[in-house]
Amino acid sequence: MATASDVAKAAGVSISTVSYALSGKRSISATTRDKVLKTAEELGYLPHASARMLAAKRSQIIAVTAPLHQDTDHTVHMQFAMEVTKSARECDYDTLLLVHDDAMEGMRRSAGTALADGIAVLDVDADDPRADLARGLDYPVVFIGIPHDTTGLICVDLDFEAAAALAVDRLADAGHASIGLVSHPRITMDRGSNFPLRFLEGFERRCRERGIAFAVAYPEATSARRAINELLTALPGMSGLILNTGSEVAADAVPALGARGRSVPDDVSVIAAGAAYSTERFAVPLDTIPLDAHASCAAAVDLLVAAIDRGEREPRTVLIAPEYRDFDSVRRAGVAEDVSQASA
Amino acid sequence: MATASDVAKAAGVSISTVSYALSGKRSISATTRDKVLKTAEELGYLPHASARMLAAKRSQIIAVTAPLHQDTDHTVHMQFAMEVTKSARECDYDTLLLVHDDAMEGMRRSAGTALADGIAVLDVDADDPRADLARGLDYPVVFIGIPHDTTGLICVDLDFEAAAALAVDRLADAGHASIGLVSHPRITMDRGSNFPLRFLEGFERRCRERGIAFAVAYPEATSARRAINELLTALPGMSGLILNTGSEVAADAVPALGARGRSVPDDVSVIAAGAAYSTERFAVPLDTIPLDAHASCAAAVDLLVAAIDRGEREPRTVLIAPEYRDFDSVRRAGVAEDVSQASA
DNA sequence: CTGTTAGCGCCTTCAT
DNA sequence: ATGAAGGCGCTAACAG
Repeated sequence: MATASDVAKAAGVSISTVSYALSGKRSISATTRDKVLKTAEELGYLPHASARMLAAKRSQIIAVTAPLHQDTDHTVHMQFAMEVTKSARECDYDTLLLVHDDAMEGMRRSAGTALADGIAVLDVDADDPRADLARGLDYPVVFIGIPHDTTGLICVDLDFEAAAALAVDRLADAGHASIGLVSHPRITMDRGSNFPLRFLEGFERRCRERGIAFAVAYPEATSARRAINELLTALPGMSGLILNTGSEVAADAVPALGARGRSVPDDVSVIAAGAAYSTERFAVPLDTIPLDAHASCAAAVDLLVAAIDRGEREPRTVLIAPEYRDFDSVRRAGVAEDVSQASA
Repeated sequence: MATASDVAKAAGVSISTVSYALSGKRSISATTRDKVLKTAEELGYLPHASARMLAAKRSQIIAVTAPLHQDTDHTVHMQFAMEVTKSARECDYDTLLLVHDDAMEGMRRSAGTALADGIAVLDVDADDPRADLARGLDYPVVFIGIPHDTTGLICVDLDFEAAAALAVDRLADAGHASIGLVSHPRITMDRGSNFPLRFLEGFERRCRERGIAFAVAYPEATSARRAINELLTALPGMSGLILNTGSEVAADAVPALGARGRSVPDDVSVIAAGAAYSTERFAVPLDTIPLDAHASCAAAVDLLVAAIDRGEREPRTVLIAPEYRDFDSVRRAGVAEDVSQASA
């Protein structure tokens, strides 16, 4: 490959002029800059990444640690990894994938060898060991997700508590006084995956605040049947349902309600909250409070790049405000009851 | 961070002795090696990645290009990306994720800047533009998947034709003379995604060779219902079914057959072939010819590393022989008929 | 077996 | 506005 000195020779300038002409880090006469740019183009010159890294003391690489648990939703996972990558590219960074087997080792290595300039941490557990590591690293790390102890960390995530409250409010405002929540599988909860916990807390708190009768069920991996049955047992009059689940369980909720003689939205109003998928093509589209991978990852990468490039490392937690997307799966409680009484 | 010269000073040796003691690239007396290793340990020395890359003319990085199509099965995708990463780590390589938006640009950049030492290409279409790029790059590239024109390329994949033939043989050997195939959604086929095509060809050829009546259906994204109905219309006597589909469609196949009054395996023998998922926890576990991400990726990484480290760049296509996993979802045709007659 | 030294290709300060 | 030159930290000949 052509080097900067090749370009310099061919263009009849010095090697530093080539460097500056391409980086624009100091003023260069239009004439010589054009000449340099043109010959660089002709020679197909591209700066050697390692040489640039070494001289600039920056690798322009962000490491991504994305553990794969048995219950990991790969769809969501992949979305986040790709969104981090996309956002990183927009800031002129590449992303390096760390294997989860030795996430800690990978993080230490990235930092210790300056392989990467910073790390994005995905799929954060409440009691995530990567949090302590990050605290001891003196190295830019951003968490996409919120561990229990955020001391000293930079974290970004959807505000799941607010999302839960928003969902409850929508249903309560529509007159629903008995609301069920389908949360995540037990295995996920037991692991201490944090966002389901935060959603759950937000849900319970807001229900209490508004005097709503509520119940919670934990589905199996891909079926909502048993969870729905449990909710209907606990709340026979349940007229509102919030799904904080993966897409498969969410898609199964309407049929599961149907199997118990409830139709959506006439008998039960349903909201999918913290959903990384679209419900538009469901048999019955559901009102959604999206988990926007792009928003979270773009914000996270911005923070990480700020920490790397501008040394902005003040710990902080950025909660992304939830949005509501209406697909008409929530009806007024009174109306719904009239309809069901009429048909009864 | 501590540098090699820090270690050299502290250990009272020369800098090259440090380098050699750590790389083992030339013999060193046990005494001095131990001394070097110990002080390196004490100082927490880790070689600076960029410096090492520059001097060694090798980045120890493999780029991975993994396009995300609308119909991409993220589960499979993620599996492959992670398996490449794991295998790469075992060869002391890291993996860089290329965004699919500008896959070509990313490949050119990886090669042109020596950011990566080679590229692994995932999710290969029959007419994949990355193939032509690779041919023109003079740079180690390995395809995990097989484009139509493999001239000049190194490719690795499950032998989907053989897998199809194996599935047909199993059913034919068990006396089934009428076999249906649920292939991939039309959108996937239209894109020219190659492995479904190869599977389809293998299926049709072997059916013809063995004089089997056959039919093919293309399912929707997540439901097998319509596809199953189409097959039963085309082949009213269908007693064998091959599923070359994603996990959701596969899981839906048994219920879909049930809805048409067929039970598995009594009325219909079923095989999931080219399956990247496990059927063990299906209501009815299915005989499986696995699509083993680990096997494909490990082989691919080995080839890529051989190309990088040892210059072994002869084009070739490695087809991984299919294996058969028996879960008792295939019964003898005669037996099955007796049972269904008895219950009729 | 070990030390000395010349780069790797680029960035950037110091001169001019 | 441009050029010259000194590293960045490591590897790998080249000398002993």
